[in-house]
Amino acid sequence: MKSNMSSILDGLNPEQLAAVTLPHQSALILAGAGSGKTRVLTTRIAWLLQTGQVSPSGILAVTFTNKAAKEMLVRLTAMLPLDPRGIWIGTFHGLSNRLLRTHHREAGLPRLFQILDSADQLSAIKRLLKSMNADTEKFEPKKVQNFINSNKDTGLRSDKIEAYDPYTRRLADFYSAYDEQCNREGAVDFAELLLRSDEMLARNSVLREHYQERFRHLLVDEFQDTNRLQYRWLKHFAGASSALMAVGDDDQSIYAFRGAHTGNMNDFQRDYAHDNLIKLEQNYRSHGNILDAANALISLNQTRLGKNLWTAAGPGELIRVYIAYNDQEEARFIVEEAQALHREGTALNEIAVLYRSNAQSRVLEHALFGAGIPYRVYGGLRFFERQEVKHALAYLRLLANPDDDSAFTRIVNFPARGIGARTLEQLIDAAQGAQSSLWRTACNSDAKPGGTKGLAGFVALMRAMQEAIIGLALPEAIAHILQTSGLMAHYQAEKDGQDRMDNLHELVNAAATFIRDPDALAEEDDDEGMMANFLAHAALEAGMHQAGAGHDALQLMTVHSAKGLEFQTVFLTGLEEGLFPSEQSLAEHDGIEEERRLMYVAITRARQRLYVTQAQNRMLHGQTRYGIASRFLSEIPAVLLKPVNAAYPAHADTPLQTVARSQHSNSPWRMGMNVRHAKFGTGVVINLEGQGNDMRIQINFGGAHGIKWLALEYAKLEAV
DNA sequence: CATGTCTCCATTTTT
DNA sequence: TGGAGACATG
Repeated sequence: MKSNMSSILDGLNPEQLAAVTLPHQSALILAGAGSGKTRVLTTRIAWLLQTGQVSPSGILAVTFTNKAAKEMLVRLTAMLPLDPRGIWIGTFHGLSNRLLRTHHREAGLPRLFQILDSADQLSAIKRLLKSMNADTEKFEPKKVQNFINSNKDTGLRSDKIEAYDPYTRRLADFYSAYDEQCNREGAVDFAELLLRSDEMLARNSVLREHYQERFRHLLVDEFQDTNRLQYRWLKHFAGASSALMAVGDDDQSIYAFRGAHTGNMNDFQRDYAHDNLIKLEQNYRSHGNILDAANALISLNQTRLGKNLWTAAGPGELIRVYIAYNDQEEARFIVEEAQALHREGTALNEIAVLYRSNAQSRVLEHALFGAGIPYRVYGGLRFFERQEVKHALAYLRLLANPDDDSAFTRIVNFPARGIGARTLEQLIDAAQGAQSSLWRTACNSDAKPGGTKGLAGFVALMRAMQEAIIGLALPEAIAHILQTSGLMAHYQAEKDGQDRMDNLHELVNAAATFIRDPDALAEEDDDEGMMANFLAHAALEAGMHQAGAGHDALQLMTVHSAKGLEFQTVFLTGLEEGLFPSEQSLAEHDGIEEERRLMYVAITRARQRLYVTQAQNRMLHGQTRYGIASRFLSEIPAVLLKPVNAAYPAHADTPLQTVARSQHSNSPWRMGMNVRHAKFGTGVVINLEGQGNDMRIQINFGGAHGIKWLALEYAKLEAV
């Protein structure tokens, strides 16, 4: 035991050790990039268990992604010969699902509630807007979805929204109607999973105290990415005897646009950690020059908790800067360098090409394809998001829950069985009149002659299906559904249907794998419960991005999706003003700081070698744009940079560069700066014009005041 | 109902 | 430039 115990602590540095063996207290762990964050988190859990301070059921560990949760579990079981079944390790959404399945009655949900993924939610909203005769020009479904989700993410129900203008009031009406529709159909979207759990625990003190007593240790990963609702959610589980450990890095907060609230870190310090702050600053990933560049850059951000990475490794190579004439030449350079590295023995999957926006991948892919270099692009459709898989799942959903109108509309005429738009519209009207679901209405419409023939056929088909799968295990049931629904036959007849058929077969396999997985073991183990659990799994874990992974291939991805990964060599591309930092970020509150954090994340992905590239001309939106070098390039100390072509440093500035320089140095006002105006409040500088007393500044004050040009001579402005 | 044509638009993404 | 979605036509 003793030797075992010391072995899990072996090799930890003093700060890591302090975090892992912290007494029963709450603490904030500020964990820099590459500082062994996941290791600390998992070793902490192992340490608590091994020393008998807590039993597995006393631990709640929350992550953002399934990948992170899985990795934690894998590393934990590698450290401890322990059945981790009692531990609650999972994503916010996964754990909420678990909670709501167990306490569906207390939460006011049907036992077999369905989970809507973003695409399901969007079509539910479209359906709703149509039934409310909303003007979808004025109220775009995407915008409505965004409105609903961002309010849920802040913990606001429709009745709590402060709507002072008719537009917002209408949005709040849609929100409220949407929630009603979801309740009627037994559907729950992603944000709702959290909000429901939050409300249930807020209202039900018996339940809350039960969990507070149970969980003695709460651990949260990537805390800087939590939104307001998630923090509120977490607090319900924290009782008087719970210790919370939040691990995060404010410098790597790059998800403000989807609700992440870095202020949670400060709140957490105030609410729980007090002055218990442990900084993990030793970096085990990158060489010194790379870290110096990252440190210098991020130090320009005003709002940080403060942290400086260091490494015991040597300085390593300088950062290579390449200024290309245009985007194609940038791609050509990367191809040549990657080929050379590969020849010298670097595995292709140790080389990553990062970009700010997905559109940049096209030119790169073209060049790589032409050179015959295998590559893999991250992003895109995932397994459970493919249309054929969603169709198949819709049959399951309708069988599990006949009130699921989304599933009904998706499959009632797919494969085509002669039920046209007219029939469907009549059915929808009838259902609305009867305050009933489409399925129930369709069942009753048998009596009416004419026009319902196709519908009657569909009802009969589903009923026969329901009969046939009784007693079948999930994979067999799915296989049966694929045949009798006509889905298989449909794709067989299609000329490019082979891939889709393969995916449908894969779905059967996925079900077979699932029923062997501990995830599937819920309180209820009847067939219906199993099916509901599988559907939840499909929604919560959309699966791998695409096939063709695993093989040795160059990695192409956005900077956002590179977070958490590392590579021997990184090409950081498109370092141009307007692209990185992105144009629109300039108008956002704290936009530049977030872009800088993004740049920080990008730099710290590289272990040995980092290339930064810029294209002086780039095809964007069908037009050639002349881009000046990103300010981030000049924010890296020149001594760390090594130009690899003659164009750098530019001795003769282009006019645009001169303008940029004057904006950078002569005046105290800079792009992206936060300022306060006596009347308009705080805003961010998005443009500058002129010199000295003639200077005008364009500022985005957000909200009611919006974007304004102000003459510096008259406007009283102060920096914030 | 499938397919062609037009128009509009354009960060970042997990659950 | 090119993809997605709306609309029209055989």
